[in-house]
Amino acid sequence: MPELPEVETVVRTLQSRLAGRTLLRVHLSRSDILKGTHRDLSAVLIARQVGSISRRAKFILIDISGGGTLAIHLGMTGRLTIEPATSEPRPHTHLQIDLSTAANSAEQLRFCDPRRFGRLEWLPAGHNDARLGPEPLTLAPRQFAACLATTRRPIKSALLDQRLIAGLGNIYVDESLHAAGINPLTRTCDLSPQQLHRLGAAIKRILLRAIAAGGSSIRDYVDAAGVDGRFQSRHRVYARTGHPCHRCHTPIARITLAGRSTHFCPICQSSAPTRTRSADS
DNA sequence: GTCCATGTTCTTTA
DNA sequence: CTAAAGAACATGGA
Repeated sequence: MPELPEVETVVRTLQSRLAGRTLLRVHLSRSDILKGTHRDLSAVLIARQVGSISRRAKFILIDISGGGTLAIHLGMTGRLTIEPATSEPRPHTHLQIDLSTAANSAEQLRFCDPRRFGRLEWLPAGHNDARLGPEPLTLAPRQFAACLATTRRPIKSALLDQRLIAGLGNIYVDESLHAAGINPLTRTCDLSPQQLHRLGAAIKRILLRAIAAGGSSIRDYVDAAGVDGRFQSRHRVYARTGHPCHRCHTPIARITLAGRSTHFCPICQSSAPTRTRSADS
């Protein structure tokens, strides 16, 4: 579910509902979703106050008073929501945190994740993940080209690599490549400066539009208030195999690339991928 | 029963 | 060293 626009939407909808509140009780029913060396969430969270909430790549970062950050990755099916404490938690709710009452009724911060690809981690103050590449939304065009310049991999594969650029996933890579008219199989190092410029601009444009629409809800994704995104109806290639391209009406094709289903228009994105796998062996 | 799924990480292979 | 391919993780829906 969660790529950069979905995570950003969760962060924004969490801000007004969670910031400033005190954490009263922590119930982690599955400790195997807890990553890292710090094994006792209660010890660092209880009676602490929530500071600011932010995003880095696909991680939700919840700052806690007194230092330290709770980092949450939603994996494929994770939901991080604020719900009435009296409501029945949905199945596969692994974390419940009681919040100080905000005028109305008692509420909980809940993390639910059926597939359990999501992770929680306690990060002591000052921690940052050096493996993550730069944020696509705050990247000058020249820097965008620079962080991809070194690789010969297909552009789709490079854009999915969080070490090169952080926050894109399968939906927004496919959508961005279509918007830029670039074939996903094209070797990154074969892209012209013009193509790279177009791609960088397309990525920003699409991410911003998706954020404005509250992200894409394919199956599980909801914001912190439980509300679906609306960007899925504006996808031009993702999950539109066989449907007409919005620009040229050619049926959208689907291949497997980098282990992921990859959707593109064979006409609008026909930039010949000069990949001769067997020619050099 | 089959295939597929918004993600990451590890192993194997070249 | 790069990198591609596959598997693994786990659950549910079509």
